[in-house]
Amino acid sequence: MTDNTFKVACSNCNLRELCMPIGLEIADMKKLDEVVATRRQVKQGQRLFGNGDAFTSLYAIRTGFFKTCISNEDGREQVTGFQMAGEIIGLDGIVTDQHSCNAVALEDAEVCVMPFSNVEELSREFPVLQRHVHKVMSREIVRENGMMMMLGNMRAEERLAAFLLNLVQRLHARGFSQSEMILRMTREEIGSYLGLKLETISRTFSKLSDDGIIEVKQRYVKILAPDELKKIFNPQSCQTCI
Amino acid sequence: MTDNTFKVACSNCNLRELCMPIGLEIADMKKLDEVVATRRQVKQGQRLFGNGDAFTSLYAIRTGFFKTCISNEDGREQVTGFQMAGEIIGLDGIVTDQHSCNAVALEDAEVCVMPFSNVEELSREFPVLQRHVHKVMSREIVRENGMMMMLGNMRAEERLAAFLLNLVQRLHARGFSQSEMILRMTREEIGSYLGLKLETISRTFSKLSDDGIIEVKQRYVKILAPDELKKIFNPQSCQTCI
DNA sequence: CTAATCGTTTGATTTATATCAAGGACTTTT
DNA sequence: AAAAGTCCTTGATATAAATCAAACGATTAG
Repeated sequence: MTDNTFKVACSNCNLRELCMPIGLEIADMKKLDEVVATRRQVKQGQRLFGNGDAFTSLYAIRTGFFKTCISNEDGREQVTGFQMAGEIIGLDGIVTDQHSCNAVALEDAEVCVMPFSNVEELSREFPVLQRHVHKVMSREIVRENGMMMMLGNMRAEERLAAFLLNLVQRLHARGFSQSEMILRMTREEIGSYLGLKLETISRTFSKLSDDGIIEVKQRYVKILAPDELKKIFNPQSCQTCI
Repeated sequence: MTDNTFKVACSNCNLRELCMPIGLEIADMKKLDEVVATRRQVKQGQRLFGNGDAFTSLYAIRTGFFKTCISNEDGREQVTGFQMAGEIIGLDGIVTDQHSCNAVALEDAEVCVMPFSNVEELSREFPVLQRHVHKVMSREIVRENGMMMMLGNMRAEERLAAFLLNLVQRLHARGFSQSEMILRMTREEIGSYLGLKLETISRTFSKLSDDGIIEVKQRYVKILAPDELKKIFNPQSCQTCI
């Protein structure tokens, strides 16, 4: 623990704008450092937690990239999300005190372990943290509402367009390019997330590439015509089109 | 307000086991009555709240039946849930202080209005309420994870079987039959929720009926062979099958 | 350096569900 | 009681995506 004392401090973490409430006083920030107990490394392919595991903590991703997925009794798997630095995972465990999904690192990762008892205790003391926790959970609910719209109503091309736009936007918010990215997941994982088969993902990538909208080379994707992509996702909302 | 004072009290509401934390002291229960400000009637077809409305309150359903839905810019609608007595709606509004979905009464309804500031204030005072709020939100996240599995991986018959089993189970928990029910929603609304067209819902009802698994007469549905229905939803988990 | 493995692409074919269309059943209005 | 409207059912056909199959490319192991 001693050698972690310096490292495990939200107050001097460069991701605090993503994980933590904004506009905190320095003094309050120092007190909120207590929310994080330790850090934990997760190697690529390893689970941070799995279905059935006792729920004790939420996790804030410091580095790396995760997928969360659930699997049926008959083996079918559904990826329910992809998470990157600054995002919180583990919320599924609160309701039953057991996790109901698996969180798997898609690249070597480090997370801040936030024992949920700490979160709740500090939330009672700091209304701004309380509100923040509520917003994080509400955001996840709204995201999943949007996924239901995707899965229930959209065609393959629309789903993939939405997926790429969302991913690049989140990466851009973290200081990366707004047009280029390296995918951390396989075609099969994208397909699972979008309710499609890997062949359909591959074909749809090829189609978007043939249309000159994106450039794809394996895991590398460059968005050449962002407005075209937005038009596919949502014909109405594109400003640059007639 | 005066004539509401008696009525608006969780401590003598017969739904409190559904809405409220369990195992409360009488004294605490009385204090938690403050979470509900007023009640509100919603006529069939009316909105309790809509996309873009300012978020102020959560709502606990006292009587009646709701759907929540989101709609695309290009008019496509996705039903994101059906809610009945004792369930909480409005959580989508927390993250942006605006609602992102519409909540529509499918039959005349009454809700308890819980200003979110009251919820947060009392949550800081009563850890048991705080935990309860967290569980309600987590439950919604887990439910939507399950919906993603349905929409991404399951066939029409499996989706409808899961839908019927879920509905009858929730009704049974409220003291209704565990085999019969009157649907409050149209085929089109079921279809929207399950990512299918109304004709497919109708055909699948007919198929299940022909197979002797359910009896359907318009909105009336009786489950004749619950184990068969479970087997369709999930072949592995059915205990009574080989 | 070669073999093996894993992930990806592409083609041919199948299939589940959507779409189009018509009629039927129940409910509400006149 | 007739008319109109809504919701539901069923049939015929179309279609998007799944499935089956093969080959290719990139990475890892021997």
